[in-house]
Amino acid sequence: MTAAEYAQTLQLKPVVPATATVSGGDSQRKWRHLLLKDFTFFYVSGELTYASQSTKKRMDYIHCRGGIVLPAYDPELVTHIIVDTANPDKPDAGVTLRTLGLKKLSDIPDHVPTVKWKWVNSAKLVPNGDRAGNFRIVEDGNGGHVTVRMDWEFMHSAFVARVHAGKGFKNTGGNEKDKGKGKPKAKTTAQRKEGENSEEEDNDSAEDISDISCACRLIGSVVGVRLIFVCSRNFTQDAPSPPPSAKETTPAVNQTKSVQSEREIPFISDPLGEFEALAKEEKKAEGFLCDAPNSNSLTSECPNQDIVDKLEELMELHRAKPTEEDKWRVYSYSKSIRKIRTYPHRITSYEEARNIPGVGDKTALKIKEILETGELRRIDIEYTEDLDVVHLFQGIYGVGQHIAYMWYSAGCRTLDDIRERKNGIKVSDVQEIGLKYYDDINTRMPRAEAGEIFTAIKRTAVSIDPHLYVEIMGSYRRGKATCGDIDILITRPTDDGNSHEGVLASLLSALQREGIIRENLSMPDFKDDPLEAVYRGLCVRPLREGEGHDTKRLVHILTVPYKSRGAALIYYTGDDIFNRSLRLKANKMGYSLNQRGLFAGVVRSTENKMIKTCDGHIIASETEQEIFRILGVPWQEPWERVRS
DNA sequence: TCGCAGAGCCA
DNA sequence: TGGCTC
DNA sequence: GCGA
Ligand SMILES: O=c1ccn([C@H]2C[C@H](O)[C@@H](COP(=O)(O)OP(=O)(O)OP(=O)(O)O)O2)c(=O)[nH]1
Ligand SMILES: [Mg+2]
Repeated sequence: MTAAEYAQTLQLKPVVPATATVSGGDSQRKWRHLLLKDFTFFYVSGELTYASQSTKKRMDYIHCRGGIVLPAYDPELVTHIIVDTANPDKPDAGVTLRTLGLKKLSDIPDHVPTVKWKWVNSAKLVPNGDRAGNFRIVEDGNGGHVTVRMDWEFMHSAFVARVHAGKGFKNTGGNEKDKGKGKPKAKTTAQRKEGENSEEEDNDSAEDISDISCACRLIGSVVGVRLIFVCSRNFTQDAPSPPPSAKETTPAVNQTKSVQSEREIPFISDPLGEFEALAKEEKKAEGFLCDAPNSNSLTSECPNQDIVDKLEELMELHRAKPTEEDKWRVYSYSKSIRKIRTYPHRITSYEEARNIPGVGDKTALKIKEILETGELRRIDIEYTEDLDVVHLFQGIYGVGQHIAYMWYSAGCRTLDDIRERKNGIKVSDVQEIGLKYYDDINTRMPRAEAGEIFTAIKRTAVSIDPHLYVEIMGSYRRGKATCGDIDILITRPTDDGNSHEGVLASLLSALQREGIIRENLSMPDFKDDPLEAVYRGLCVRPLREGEGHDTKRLVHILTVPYKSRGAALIYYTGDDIFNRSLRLKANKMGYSLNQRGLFAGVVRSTENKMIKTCDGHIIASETEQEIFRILGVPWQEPWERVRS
């Protein structure tokens, strides 16, 4: 949807005062919905067609702080124009004028400042009576008032030519008066209802219910319905090495020789200098998940199993939902659940739960409820009627939260509805395949079958180039008893002057000829680097005498430059939770880790996105060990990296 | 109040 | 760019 | 939802 459309949907949404669950002290948050009250914005994102996620996020930001975002520029109503075009440091005047439908900057009324996003950010609640700087008094709708201070507009003026606009530039006086004058005629939003500020909040039963992820309902219907059309379109040594026993329900695994074939140099030299510095970092960061393998206690009984079950159930409900909120809730629950699962004795009180790091107020309350009633009402609340269907759809490979909700709001309820393209929904090629092999794809294979398929693929690969390094990764390398797919890493030493360029393409056609590969899900793209790409497809195990079954299995092949093999091994061995933790730790230490290597000096554009301002320089990538070492993470064998 | 990992491929 | 997947 |  366009920015204008999004702004419109926001106007329909009530501004919920963030008071629920906030106990008295947190006034910044409690009065959040007043911070931008009485301001009416027009937001220039520079986006021609659809509003990007960051635009929506910023509109939400304004909205939940009580500001109004106009869907269309109206010089009569607007109090501020926010210029937030591509480069935050260099607002684009041309784009701005085009968006406003004006010819020159001076056509904007003088009392309407053009500010950068940063200005919006500067709103802060200050104690009543604090009259420093650019403050305003805002009525709280209850007969009281609060004081909000912001930077002066000119400090964040988007255009030099207009620094004078708004107040505060020349004479820094006259706050209160301005407030009156600058006020919008604000009938726009049907004036937020008065009474609603009053919920000074109380009992803890109201607690949970306030923060419910209702957003998804809104999005589900508002966005979803509209989208139907759119969519229609030293440590190495001393690592504690308990035998790879029980962990991930592993059969005897040790024979997985593999990794040793690439002899990774232990590299114990130069112990101290950098490590000491790093070790300190480590403790201050309060322990990363990647730092220690799961304790053996996992194998024993969990005294809090009932709690774990309920929280997991709730987490899974959130996992199916489409909003960012839900996503981070899942992240959070997964951490707290992991802690609770390894907690050595029965939790008996709110306080005890609360003392577990990762368990906050909300989760502790939920635990309390489970202890007292054996139930968790929040589960019934989040278990909305759409969930079963949406969950079914999400089982289709290539269908995630958003598509599932779109289809649901388009009226689809069964897989057959999808097959029939009921109500004109669009189904991509990949989803078509996902639909066709719904059951196969959702069935994990025995470890042995993964090994069998891998052996066949490796044989073919090596026959193309005997110098190839071909390894099976993922859950197989971690020793799991069943595998969701077959993950294969391919690279090749370059010391003889050759590389694996072109190998993947040959390999794929060979495997197709052999009848091992049956469907392609995504094809490698070598445009950036001929040595680095990804393939995904469906395969079956090599033909065997008189056996008719050919369950399709997901196969995932990754090729990387030989230099990146250490980083790639880490990435592709996982598990995913381990990786995220390791990468998080790298970040906290000022590094950045990806499947290509460990980098220093990476700078990401603050508050805009995934664009790297500075690429940084690589400091390790060839062996897993050197990366672990630099990050101060004790060496862990693949089967010790299980975190989920 | 903010960040929570980082990237490849498709539409 | 957004959605999905690894 | 949690922690810094
Ligand atoms: O979000 C993700 C997903 C995966 N990976 C890495 C770790 C993982 O181990 C590997 C392979 O992914 P896959 O989805 O195959 O997971 P798996 O660990 O192999 O488990 P499964 O048995 O379900 O395939 O890619 C990530 O870094 N992030
Ligand atoms: Mg796998």
